[in-house]
Amino acid sequence: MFEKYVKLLKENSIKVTPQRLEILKYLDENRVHPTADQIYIGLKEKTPSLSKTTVYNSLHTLNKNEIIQSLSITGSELRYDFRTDVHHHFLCKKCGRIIDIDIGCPYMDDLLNGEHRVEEVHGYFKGICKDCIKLEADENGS
Amino acid sequence: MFEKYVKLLKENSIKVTPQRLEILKYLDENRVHPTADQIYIGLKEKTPSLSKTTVYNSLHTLNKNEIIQSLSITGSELRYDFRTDVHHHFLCKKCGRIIDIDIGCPYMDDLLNGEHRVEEVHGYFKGICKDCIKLEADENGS
DNA sequence: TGTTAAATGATAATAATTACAAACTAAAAA
DNA sequence: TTTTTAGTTTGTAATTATTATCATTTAACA
Repeated sequence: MFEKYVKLLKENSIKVTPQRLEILKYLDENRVHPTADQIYIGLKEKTPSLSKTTVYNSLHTLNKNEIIQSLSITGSELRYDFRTDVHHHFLCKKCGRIIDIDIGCPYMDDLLNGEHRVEEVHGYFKGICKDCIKLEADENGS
Repeated sequence: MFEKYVKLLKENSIKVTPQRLEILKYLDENRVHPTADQIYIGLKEKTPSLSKTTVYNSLHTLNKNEIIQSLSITGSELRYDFRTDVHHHFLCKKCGRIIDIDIGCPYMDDLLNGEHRVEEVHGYFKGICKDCIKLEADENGS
């Protein structure tokens, strides 16, 4: 059940706590780039003793150890992503969803050999997602 | 003095107010991707009556009209950029500076023909900037 | 099993941003 | 030029995300 997450934590010499396992599992199973608050609410039912501070603390630790990544996209809050491989995101201005865009960064080699030391790569787009475009079309066509 | 900014506002049918002109001028002359608060503090001396709400309001309006752009990079606050052409940014984790990286997005054509409607393109990197790397080296070499 | 450093959880504090409403003003109309 | 009006500015209060603090608890190693 949690072996996968236990392994991730042990590999990084991070103490294995039930809270951290639950948070990791939640992120793994909810790939919608949730906020800290959404994670908190999502786990609160199963684990009523959970504290929001613990969620923040855990996310910090996991992020620092590159087990997860945090995304600064909306400007109002951080989103968390179980995936840490380089990929991009799309924020729909209408429905607010953040969708994975599986492209890499062709400049990586240049950047890594460049003057700054690059440790993280982030790319995001904003606009209207295909589902909302469809909804718009349906509304107008009625 | 302000002709350039008056023109920008009029082209977008936005009322020309002294506050908006000052904010635009500040952003144009301070290309460090300042926060709303930094802009407010920077202008407060010359224009003591300026309100922080006005700074926020103006930035919203300018951003919505694509005269400036807002950057979600640090996660804790929005930064503002006079440039609206597609380019990327580099956030130094040590000194906190945000540096322009003049690369575009090679996926633009694919994205524009893709399923989502792309309206904004943002790319940023995080790491240690060349100046901080130099400082590190100097410290170790002493 | 005992020890210890680290994690958790409750609460308070901070910081960025937004909401609100009264006073003001840019700019279009008369 | 004056009037009108919609939009803007301001100060204050409210909101929201996140961080700080600290007493209590616990994971993990000896």
